[in-house]
Amino acid sequence: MRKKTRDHIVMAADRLFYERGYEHTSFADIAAEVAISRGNFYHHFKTKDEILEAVIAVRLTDRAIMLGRWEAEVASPLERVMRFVKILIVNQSKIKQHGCPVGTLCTELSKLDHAQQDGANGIMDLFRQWLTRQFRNMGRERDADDLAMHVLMRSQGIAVLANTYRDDTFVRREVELAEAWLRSELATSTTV
Amino acid sequence: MRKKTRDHIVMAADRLFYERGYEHTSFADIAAEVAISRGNFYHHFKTKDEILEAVIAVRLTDRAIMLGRWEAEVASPLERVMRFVKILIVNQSKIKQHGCPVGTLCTELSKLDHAQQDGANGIMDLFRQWLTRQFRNMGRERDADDLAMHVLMRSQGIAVLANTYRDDTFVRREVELAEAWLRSELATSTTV
DNA sequence: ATTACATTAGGACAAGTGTCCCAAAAAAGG
DNA sequence: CCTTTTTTGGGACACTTGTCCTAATGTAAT
Repeated sequence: MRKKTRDHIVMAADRLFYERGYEHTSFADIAAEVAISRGNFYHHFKTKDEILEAVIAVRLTDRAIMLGRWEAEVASPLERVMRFVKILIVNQSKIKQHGCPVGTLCTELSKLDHAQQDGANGIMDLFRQWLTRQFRNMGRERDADDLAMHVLMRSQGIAVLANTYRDDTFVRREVELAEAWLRSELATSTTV
Repeated sequence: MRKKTRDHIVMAADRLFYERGYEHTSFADIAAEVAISRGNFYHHFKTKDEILEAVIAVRLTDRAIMLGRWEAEVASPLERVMRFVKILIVNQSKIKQHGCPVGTLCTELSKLDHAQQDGANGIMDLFRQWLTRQFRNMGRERDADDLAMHVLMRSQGIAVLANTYRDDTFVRREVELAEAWLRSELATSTTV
């Protein structure tokens, strides 16, 4: 049980921050979830900011691992970006309920003017840079970052409306539109 | 001063809910902003939910008036939708700081599982229905709602990333892309 | 076994929350 | 003018918040 309790806390906080939002989650909520006392809690994390910091670090690592795995498993950069867009389908039910874990956290911390804003934005940036790399591999050195931002923009927009309307058909349709856009973009790049 | 105090409260709450978020804004914050006592406050609004309800009502009315004005001022449905997309440019600095007033409220209330979720979603729906009407006027009866949702999705996605990265160039570029997409969509509809 | 350290429980703390009451002041109506 | 109603200020309320302390317990190493 060396570091297990700490990990349990971070895992529970990660889930609760996503489901209820950072501010709306209290020490007591997390402690109850892990079934430990507040004193024990304090031994691992002195402030709420520290927990958020740990949660952000875990999320960053998780996503980096996922993206690394995709890079290993999927050969074509185009297919990799497609895989990214398909998260919206794979995680559809969670996103319908609570939105995008990355986007909603960035939005919330922005309103709170929280010190960990840069940390949360860093997760978004991880995706941005990964996408940029994929587009560079497709020979779009010049506008790789613009294309990456466009893909991000679409996924964030879809996530917000998926959460608002909880409409499966909409999500599927927009994912197909995004894929169609991707293909047509790449078609012009190979002809030029 | 018959209803002036009440209006002041709603106006201040409207701004603070937008800038700091609903939950992160307290009775004291609003009261201090309007420079009244909490007792006076309570006379106008018994619960925090009631203020939110009033704020949502005001926002809904404001947006409805704005959309009505656009319908009166701008003849072409295409130009009207363009006008909608251009909000992102006109309100750019606010959106960079605090995101989309509609989208961020829907997102926050979803996390709080708040009773006024439907109210906030109703503002989004006002835009959706207005956009749908414009596309119908362009002769796209069949997929008018899909196109409306696509426009909404783009503006929400742009707003989230504008808030995250605070990048003017990105916003301008994506607005132009949205306008280009609109034109190309309508070109196919007139040829069919 | 004894020392040293890590972990835990339970509670105390001040500050802030939304809610509510009540009496004074102002306004309105006759 | 006097009465009635609306509006206001000031404070009390029960509760939750994040933070912090201390004492007890477990665990590991010498």
